[in-house]
Amino acid sequence: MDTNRSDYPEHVKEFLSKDPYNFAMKLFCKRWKPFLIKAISCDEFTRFARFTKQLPISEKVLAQNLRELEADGLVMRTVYAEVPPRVEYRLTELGYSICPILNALYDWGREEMKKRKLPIDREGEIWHGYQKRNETIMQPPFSR
Amino acid sequence: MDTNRSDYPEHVKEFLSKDPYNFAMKLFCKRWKPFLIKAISCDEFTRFARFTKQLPISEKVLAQNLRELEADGLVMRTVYAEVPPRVEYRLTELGYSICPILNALYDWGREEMKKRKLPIDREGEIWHGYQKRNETIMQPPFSR
DNA sequence: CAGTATCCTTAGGGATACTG
DNA sequence: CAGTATCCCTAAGGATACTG
Repeated sequence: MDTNRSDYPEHVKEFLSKDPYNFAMKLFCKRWKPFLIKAISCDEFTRFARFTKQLPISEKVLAQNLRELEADGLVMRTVYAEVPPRVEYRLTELGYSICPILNALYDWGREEMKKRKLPIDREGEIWHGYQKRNETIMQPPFSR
Repeated sequence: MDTNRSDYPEHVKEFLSKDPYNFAMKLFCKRWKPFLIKAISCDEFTRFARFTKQLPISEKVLAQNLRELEADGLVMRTVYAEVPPRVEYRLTELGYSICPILNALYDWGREEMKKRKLPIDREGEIWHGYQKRNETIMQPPFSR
């Protein structure tokens, strides 16, 4: 979602800044964020490289999104002083609090896609409990 | 939300096209769409000019958003052959079906904004039943 | 492994003027 | 009233290369 623009006139900025819809959408209604949050919640914690194997996301955009989620208080980042480096991402309490909304979003979207006979990603259905999870990492791995 | 890009590589397009999150977000997680949907649901039906008095939105962007909502099956447009022209916008059944999600989004955002002591728009609170509604059109009118 | 740094493209959206 | 038609600008995000 297009959540931030600086080229609005003042009264629009003020209006939007006081609006809970845009506050909420800014925090988690963005292309990859539902995936990132869901991925963490499914595994309890996860690591940078693991995201890139689960999603066709570039490292730059992944890093950006994780920074934003962290700055907004949805995600915690734990750095271990090891070589090679290890960083774990977990959800905060606030992060967990949006999972019900994300699930509602997913369920609504899935229902409507089924009515329209659109193809639905099977891996996503596994994450959301509509299909049984197997033991491998979610396929397909988007290695590059 | 940034919902549509054509410059993705094929495998990303395919991935996103099968995803219920992005399907749902594309339909209603965009800057003004929650307002538009909520505004219609509060008044049962509404008209073009009324939106522009309730929101600081330009006519071009309003028209665009209404066309999208219509094309996506959330909004119905009824044209009366009168002079001056009269057009009424109503929610479809599908449009009404997302109101609970929008309300959850609003409530979550409002709660978190209150925790962070951020100012919250009073008119929005009226629309959402957190404040009593008065008889005038929602203030302030963003006349231009 | 877990990221930056650079360069580049494009679509969203603002402002304004005009019309049936 | 209910919209188009233009013009313009900016920030999100892709691709690629590089680093502690």
